Amino acid sequence: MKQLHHPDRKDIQLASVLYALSDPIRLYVVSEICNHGPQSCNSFKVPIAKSTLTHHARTLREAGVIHTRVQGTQRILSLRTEDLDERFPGLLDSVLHAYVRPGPDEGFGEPEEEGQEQG
Amino acid sequence: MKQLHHPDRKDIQLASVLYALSDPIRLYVVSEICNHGPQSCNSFKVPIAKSTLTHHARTLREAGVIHTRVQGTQRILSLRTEDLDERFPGLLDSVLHAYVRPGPDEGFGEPEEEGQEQG
DNA sequence: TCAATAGTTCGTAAGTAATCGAACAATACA
DNA sequence: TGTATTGTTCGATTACTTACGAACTATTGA
Repeated sequence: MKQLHHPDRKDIQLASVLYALSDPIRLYVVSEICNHGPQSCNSFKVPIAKSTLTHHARTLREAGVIHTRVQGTQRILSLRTEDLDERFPGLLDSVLHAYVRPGPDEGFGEPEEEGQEQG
Repeated sequence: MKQLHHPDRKDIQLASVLYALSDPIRLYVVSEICNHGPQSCNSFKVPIAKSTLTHHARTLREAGVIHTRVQGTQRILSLRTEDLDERFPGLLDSVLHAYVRPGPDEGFGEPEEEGQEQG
């Protein structure tokens, strides 16, 4: 079967990681894995086609942000936390802390009004 | 004269900042400002056309990463360190620590061989 | 074998980004 | 005023990204 390519730790590039994390959908996926542990692609509640999610997962994998493990018909995605922490200390943590999950009405594009700011 | 737009601190978006920092040229510019203080565009030794550098400077400015101040015929670029630290604590620091400046033979694209790794 | 599930690959379209050179604008200075 | 310096804007090109649906592959389980 198809071998999924994962870059070696030493080959993980800063610019590629930052790029992979610069998309709202991918940021959401990474945040979900961080908060709820490794999970399959179909567990993500994202408003995009399957094929598009595959594309995002590949982008994250090839940048070295996630690891993909085959389990039956599923692909289990996990964060390469150790590799990233070793290579770019503090980066993943600061990104995940900075990330604010979009609310149910907000979607994944540009953030909308935060609501009640009638101060 | 033309007013340069800088987003308010509260409007600085994580994904936009990560995107702005995901380009080797822009990463270099940010790193240079960090290491040597605010400076004009023409002080950066980058192998690209003026107009391209203008484009990168605008990308960084509109994402909220840098501030552009007009001084004579020059544009002085500075890092919005306080705004970024307040909005995304630790992010800029971890990126700048992770960044490795390309050597004189390496250029700004994909990193080349690191040389003597005959261990 | 058949059907369901989970993802991938392919072809395509629309949008965005990086790049350049030429022309332009603004300032500094002789 | 004229020239040099510094940077922007414009128009074009090339390449990449995101997105979709359709067709496909692989596994599970009846």
